[in-house]
Amino acid sequence: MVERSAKRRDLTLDKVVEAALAILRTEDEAALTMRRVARDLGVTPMALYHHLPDKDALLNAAVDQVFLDAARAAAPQEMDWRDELSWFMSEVRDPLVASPGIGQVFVRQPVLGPGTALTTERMFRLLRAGGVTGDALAEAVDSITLLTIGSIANEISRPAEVRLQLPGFLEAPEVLPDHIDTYARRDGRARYLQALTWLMDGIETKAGISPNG
Amino acid sequence: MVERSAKRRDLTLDKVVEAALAILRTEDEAALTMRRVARDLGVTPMALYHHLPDKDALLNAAVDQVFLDAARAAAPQEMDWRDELSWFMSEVRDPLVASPGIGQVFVRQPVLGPGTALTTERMFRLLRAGGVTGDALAEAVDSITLLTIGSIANEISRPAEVRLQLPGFLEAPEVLPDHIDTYARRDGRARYLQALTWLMDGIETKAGISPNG
DNA sequence: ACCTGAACACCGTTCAAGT
DNA sequence: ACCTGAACACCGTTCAAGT
Repeated sequence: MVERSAKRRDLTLDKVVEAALAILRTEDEAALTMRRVARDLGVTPMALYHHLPDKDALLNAAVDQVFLDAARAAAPQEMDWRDELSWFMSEVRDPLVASPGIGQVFVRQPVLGPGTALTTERMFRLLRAGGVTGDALAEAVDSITLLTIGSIANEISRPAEVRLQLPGFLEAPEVLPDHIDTYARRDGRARYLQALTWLMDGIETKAGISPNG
Repeated sequence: MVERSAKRRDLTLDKVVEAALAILRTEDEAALTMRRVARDLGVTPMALYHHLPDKDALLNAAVDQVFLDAARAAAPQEMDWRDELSWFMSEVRDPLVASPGIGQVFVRQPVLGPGTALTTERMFRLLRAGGVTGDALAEAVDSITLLTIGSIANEISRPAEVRLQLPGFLEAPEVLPDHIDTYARRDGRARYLQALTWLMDGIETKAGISPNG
């Protein structure tokens, strides 16, 4: 990570973004400071500002890159559109959960660029291929987006121990204690895919489209 | 807000939490600093640490209070369980969206206390009353929780202008441009309730419970 | 026990200066 | 044009001291 470049004209936007990603992939968002990125690149903090307007722009560029990689992934085989949607959404969600720093940024601030644009376009294409049309198409993509953001936020910030403590705060618990183990069990990816399945079942039923579009 | 208390033994945990909430209700999360809370209370920053271990604890207490208010709200009239669930989840979601500072904290860090515990318990009771049983009960509550977190995160951090810019990043857009107006339209609450309806439709269908359980 | 004051180890970013 | 160095206006929190 620590490259002693330091010569003039050696620094590029790509290098700065890569250095930021390297930090976010292994450490907390708090570890990503402009001073730290500069140090890893062997440069003064202010050198970064010649390639980027501010820290937000750096975070945006780094996280969008992760979306671009996911959005370009090719499906491993021929699939039913519902299966392909589940596969694709995992492809998007997994890297954000695997690198907490990246997920933290995504949850906190808007990410706008080729990566998020292509990801959105691909979600639209998959659902349209499934027979979702009209306003329901944009609304379905919106629903899936909300669920995905929530799943990432929840998995990153809420370890199982948090939920396990919930019953202790209740004066007259009735239902929670019996179900807290199931509720707190950490299985974020499976839970997300199940919720996605339920959501798609609801969309198919009410939008009046035939299963297997 | 600026009360010149400053006398000894005047400061209490409740006052500190109230001062924090007052800031979060009208300003960004960034506005909530320990120094600012202390200033609003007419006290030294270090005085706060005699009532709280650290800033996270203060944020947790403040946001949990918002959940407690929502969890204690009484339904305005007799309702179908599905309608009551929609009403209750709005009761939870709306204050977090209306006060960006509060929503920002909730999305970023776990909130644990009487408020979140009672909110969760009440979600369990409503779904059980609807006939959802076994593991599906905890899984359904989990799904709704994810959707709710995502809806709050999305509404707080992503204004409509962000989505409207997406097509501009595509080299060969096919579907997005035709649907971007619908996709970007700001109608967060209705979108959330629709996604919740779709989710519940899917849960009812696949969990094999009768409508109006 | 409760609060103050000074200090530590940080931040992002502006500004003026170097080459 | 590209980078450095010093400085500004902040942070959360520790530590020692007052009453």
